[in-house]
Amino acid sequence: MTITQLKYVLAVAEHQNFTKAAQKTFVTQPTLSMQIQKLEEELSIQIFDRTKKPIELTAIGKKIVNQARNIVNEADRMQDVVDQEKGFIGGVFKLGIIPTVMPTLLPMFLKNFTKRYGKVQLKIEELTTDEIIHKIKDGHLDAAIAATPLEIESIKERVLYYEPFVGYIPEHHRLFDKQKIEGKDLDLDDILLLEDGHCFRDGVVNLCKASKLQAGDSFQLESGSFETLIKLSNEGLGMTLLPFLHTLDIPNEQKSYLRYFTEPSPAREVSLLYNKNELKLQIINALYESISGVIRGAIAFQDVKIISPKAKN
Amino acid sequence: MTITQLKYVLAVAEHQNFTKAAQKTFVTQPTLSMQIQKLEEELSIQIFDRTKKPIELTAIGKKIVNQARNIVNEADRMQDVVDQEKGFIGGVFKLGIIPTVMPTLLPMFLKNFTKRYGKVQLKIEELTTDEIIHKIKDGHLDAAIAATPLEIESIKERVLYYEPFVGYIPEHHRLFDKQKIEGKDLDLDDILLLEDGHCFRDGVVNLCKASKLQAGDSFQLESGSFETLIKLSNEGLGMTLLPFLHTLDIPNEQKSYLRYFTEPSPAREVSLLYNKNELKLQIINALYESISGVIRGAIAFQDVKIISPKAKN
DNA sequence: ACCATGTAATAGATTTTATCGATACAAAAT
DNA sequence: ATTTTGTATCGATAAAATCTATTACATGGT
Repeated sequence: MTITQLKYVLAVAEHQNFTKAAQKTFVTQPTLSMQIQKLEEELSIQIFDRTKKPIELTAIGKKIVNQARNIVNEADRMQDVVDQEKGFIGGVFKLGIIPTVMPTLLPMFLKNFTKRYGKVQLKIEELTTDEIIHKIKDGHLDAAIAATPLEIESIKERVLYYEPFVGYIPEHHRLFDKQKIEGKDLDLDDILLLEDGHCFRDGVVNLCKASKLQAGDSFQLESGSFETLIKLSNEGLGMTLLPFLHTLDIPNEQKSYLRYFTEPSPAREVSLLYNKNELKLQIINALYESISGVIRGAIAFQDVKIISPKAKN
Repeated sequence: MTITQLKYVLAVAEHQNFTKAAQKTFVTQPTLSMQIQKLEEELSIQIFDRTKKPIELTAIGKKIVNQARNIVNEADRMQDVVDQEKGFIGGVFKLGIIPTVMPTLLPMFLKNFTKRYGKVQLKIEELTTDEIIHKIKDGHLDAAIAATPLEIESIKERVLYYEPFVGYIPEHHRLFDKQKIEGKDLDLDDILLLEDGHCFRDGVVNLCKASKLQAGDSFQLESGSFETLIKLSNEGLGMTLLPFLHTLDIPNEQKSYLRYFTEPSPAREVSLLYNKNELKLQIINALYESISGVIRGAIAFQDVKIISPKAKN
């Protein structure tokens, strides 16, 4: 049994296809076939059921794959040990970010971070919370930023900041004249929300549920970005809710439409997520420090009420 | 980096000597030299300081060795996964037992166990508690039986049984006429104990401390086995204490010298110890079941007061 | 039934790697 | 100084991993 063989097994298990797995591992397909056969022989078990199309893991194959992942993870960690000792922070690092955090948070810390940690090659991907969960679990992401708490077994969460929600209330709206709004003022049929998969909505939906309605399910409109939402709102289609950081760069003439919540303000918790195996922990720590450092200045400390994206489950 | 290289590193780290490590790993010394150099090159670090005699680990070398152990442990566990799936219980299993448990417990379960699990090649070694701790930590033992609680980080304890102490009181001794004895009856200067390293004594010493004396340290006599102790006791050199199982096979004419404690009787806790990495867990489980099964019949359930071998620290 | 397609297994050649035996070299012990 | 003990180096060899080319085997479509 070699580490290489185990990596091959993981690749085939992932792609359910020897040929594709071969490309990903930069070897030819016969190499994979042979090495995996050799491993199966050594262990005297069948890892893959090759009669199925596409290829499938056998019952024991699944356990083998799990253990293989453990071994490969520990092996990868060897480089971490070396890097840590050398004080070296570098290498490829894959970070996932949910869409409603990406545009505001990324510009705030990216330049600073890459300047400080030039050896780290950040690969950032915009992903939904579900995609993030899967990709952290199977090691395709080193870390991610999403609304929490998720409380997923095998994923660690480190809170970056609490981001209050702010109401965006167009003229002629029934709440326009209030200086501060409260959760119970909200009406689900009255709020423009982002499309499904954006976990921001989860927070808001729960906020509304918690404060008022039974949520009659059907919303009036769904859109892809807060910019659109604001425009729709301006057209008189209803109010909307924006995470605090998004309110920082809306045009001045529209700022008068912002209505903060009375404290404790509803807020979302945004955290850094990573696999509990803690691979590349040094980079994760560096990221955490960078982000929470830059955020400390941006979000005024205030009394907030956390809205869980998971509460609806 | 290969698993083989990591095993070589572990061997050299253990023996502090390439030549000996080579013998243990069944390769030649140049093979070790080359493979370890290759690994050092790949990681761009020095694992060993070869200027020192005997050879030493560098600072980072120690961390590398730790991680190497993690990887190799996970790799070894692959066979466990396969065995578990196949319901196969077998292979070499190294078990350590402390001297004061060995002669009584071993005969009770060994025959039964080997009959039931013929595929397991038990290698049993008589060791002191300290030796056991070290050897479990570095993987030279798969499990051990000793008096607990030890509460060692990285070692798991599963209690096998509680073994009451029984007084062996010769004629003309001041306690001879009592039907049952109590902890406070004991006097350290008056008891024959086993030599240091036998953790049984720890228990007794603590028993005495707890019940009476400040333990003026110097004992009158120290010996190597309970048999000797009994004989010395018969010669009028004082009373002694025996673990319950040892009292089962003393000659009938001497049984009249046994004095049980009033309940709750002082007792020692005897446990199965194994590394928290849980390698070969199936065999450990099998052992546990075998031993606690045979013990259930042998030790009458009674109210006991546990004497910790560690309390003196 | 036959063929096209996608995919894995096999065979043989080639390259790479691990290991060995012999020996050189260094440091400590005598 | 010489012997002992132990590691590094060298060249040869055996073992292995990988490659290219090809075959085998399904599956679905015609």
